[in-house]
Amino acid sequence: MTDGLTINEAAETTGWSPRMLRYLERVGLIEPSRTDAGYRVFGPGELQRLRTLRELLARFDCALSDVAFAKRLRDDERLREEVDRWLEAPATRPEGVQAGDWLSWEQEKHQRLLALADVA
Amino acid sequence: MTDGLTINEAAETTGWSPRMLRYLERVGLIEPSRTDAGYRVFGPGELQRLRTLRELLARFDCALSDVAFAKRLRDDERLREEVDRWLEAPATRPEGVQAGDWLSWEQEKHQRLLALADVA
DNA sequence: CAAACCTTGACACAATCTTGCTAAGGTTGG
DNA sequence: CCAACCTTAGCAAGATTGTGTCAAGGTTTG
Repeated sequence: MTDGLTINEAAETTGWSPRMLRYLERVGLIEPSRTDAGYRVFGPGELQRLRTLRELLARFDCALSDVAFAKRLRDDERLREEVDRWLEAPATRPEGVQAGDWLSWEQEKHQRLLALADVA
Repeated sequence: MTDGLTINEAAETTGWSPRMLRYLERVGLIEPSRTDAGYRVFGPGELQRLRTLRELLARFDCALSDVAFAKRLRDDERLREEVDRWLEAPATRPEGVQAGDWLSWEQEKHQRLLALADVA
């Protein structure tokens, strides 16, 4: 065997079940290398990542899908921009706007969005 | 009535159901103001946000919980740091590490983590 | 070569997310 | 004052997540 651990050994030292290690790979959170025969090989890096991941999830009480989405955010710049734009929008009370300003307000917003989209 | 729309009117113009508007509030994605009697009031800002949200979810095929987590990431600096740190870790092949380096590598990493934890 | 691994795939199940609907009760406006 | 709203709370059900287990078949190794 090359250098790293097999899936069962990795499961042993990380606390994840073999099943979950395969699942984590499927959802894109890890990417263990393979032997020529297709056996997964877990190097020290992956092992550490796996332990850290457990702690991360526990400590902040978040889901795998959450971390997976964070990864998507990091990898897909377009997505990151759009989500950020949405989140930074005046989360509350644009209540200063009058009924008459309505249409213009919406249009202005539209303009701003287009401008931003243009830059990207 | 103040200025904005009631929940049913907002539902009408945004495409969300009233039920979902309440749900979106519950999961922290919107925060419509209230009348003295407790009725939700949706201003033009919220309405626009709501339309944008539909498009965002559809376009990138992501879930409400995903956007909710993005918000968490934005609001909780600690969480953002930790997730970022995890994601930027050598996602693959630390296969350059020799068997002999193993223990020291792990220990070193451990040291680094402890140091970081200390700072916080 | 046979035991002990590994692979993928499938079925299964609890927990959660998303969504609708209904009930019991306050608010508002004609 | 009554019809038409709004509120919260709850049950319900389909979809997704997280997890186990089992089957059929390749690989490694004593």
